[in-house]
Amino acid sequence: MQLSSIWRIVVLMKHILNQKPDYEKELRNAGVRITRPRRIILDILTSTEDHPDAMKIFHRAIEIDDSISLSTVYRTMNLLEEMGAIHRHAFNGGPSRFEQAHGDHHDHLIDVDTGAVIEFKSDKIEKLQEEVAKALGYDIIYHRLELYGRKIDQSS
Amino acid sequence: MQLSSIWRIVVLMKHILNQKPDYEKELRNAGVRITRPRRIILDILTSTEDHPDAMKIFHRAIEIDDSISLSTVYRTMNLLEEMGAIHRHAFNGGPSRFEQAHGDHHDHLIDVDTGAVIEFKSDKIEKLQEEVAKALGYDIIYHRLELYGRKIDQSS
DNA sequence: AACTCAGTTGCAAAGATTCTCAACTGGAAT
DNA sequence: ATTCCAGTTGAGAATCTTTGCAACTGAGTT
Repeated sequence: MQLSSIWRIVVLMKHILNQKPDYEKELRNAGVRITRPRRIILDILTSTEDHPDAMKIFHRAIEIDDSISLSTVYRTMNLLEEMGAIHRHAFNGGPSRFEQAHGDHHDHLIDVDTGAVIEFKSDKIEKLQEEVAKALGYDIIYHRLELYGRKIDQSS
Repeated sequence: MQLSSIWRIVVLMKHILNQKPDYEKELRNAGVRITRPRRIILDILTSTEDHPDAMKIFHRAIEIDDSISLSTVYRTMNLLEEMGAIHRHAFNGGPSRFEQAHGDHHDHLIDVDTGAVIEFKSDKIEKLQEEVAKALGYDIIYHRLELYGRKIDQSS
C-alpha cells in the first residue's frame, strides 16, 4: 500500500511474528518485578491458543503452583493490559477474556461483524495525542485507541 | 490558548448543547417499552452534567421512586448502551461510568491521580483515524480514544 | 552472603455486575 | 374498559473483580 510511506502503519500479523516475546525483559525494563506467580501466568498466556478468562488462567496456574491466588491473576492481567502486553475482551455480560498481544504497543481496529482484531500503530496519531494532552496541561502516561469498523465492500 | 488555531480542540461544554434528545420516541421505535423506571433513569441521564456510575444513578432514582432496584439500573444501562444512546467508560479499576451520547462524539483525557475526566475533540486525530482505517480496508463506525495522563507540574 | 525495603502476594472482605424467577405491567387487541 | 401476555421488574443469590492489610520476596547495595 502506498500509504505506508506517509503514515507508517504497522499491521502486525500474528502468525508471522509468533516468536514468544520476551515479556520478562519488557517487564523488567518497565521496572516491574519478575515474581514466581507472574512468570507462571506469563507462561500460560504465551503458550495458549485460546482466550481464557481469569478463572481459567487461575486454574491452569494452580496446577503449576497451588499457592497462587485469584487476586494475583486479576492484578497481573490489569498490569499486563496497562502495559499493552495483553488485550481484554468483554463479550456481552460474561467475564473478561484475555489474549496476548505481541511486540510493541499498538492500537486496535475491531471488525464489528466478525469480532476480528487488527492491530496497528500510527506515530502520527500518537504525536497528536501528545499535543492535545499538552494543550490541556497533561502528560500522557498511556492511552487506549479502539476503532470499530466494518469492512469496505469491494464487490460493487 | 493559542493552539486552538492549529488543532481546534473542542472542549465540549454540556450546558450549551443541552437539548434533550427524545429517547422515549427512539426506544418506542426500537420496540422497547417505556416503563416508569426507564423514564426516571432517562430523565436522570438527560439532565445530568457529570458521568455517574450505576450506584449514583440508582441513588438519584430512588429519590424519585424508592421502589426502583439496582438491577434495573444496570439492565437499563446495558439496554441504552446497545442502542447507542449512552456510552460506558471503564476507567482503570473503578466501576463503569455512563454518559449520554448527546449528539457529538468526543474523546476523553483521564487524570490518573484524581480520576477527573476531561472531554476533548480533535478533528485532526479523527481524520487520521479515518485514513488508517481506510488503508486497512475498513470504514469506522465508531471509536474510543482514552488518554490517561498526569497534570504537568508548573511549579518548577 | 547478608541486608534492605519498595513492590508483590495471599487471604478475606468488600465492591461491582449479572442472573434467576415469581410477580407485575405496558400497550395492543378486543 | 377489560383482557391478555411478552417484556419488565424487584429482591436476593450468584458471579466477577478489586481492595486492605500483614507477611513475604526480588533484586539492588553493602
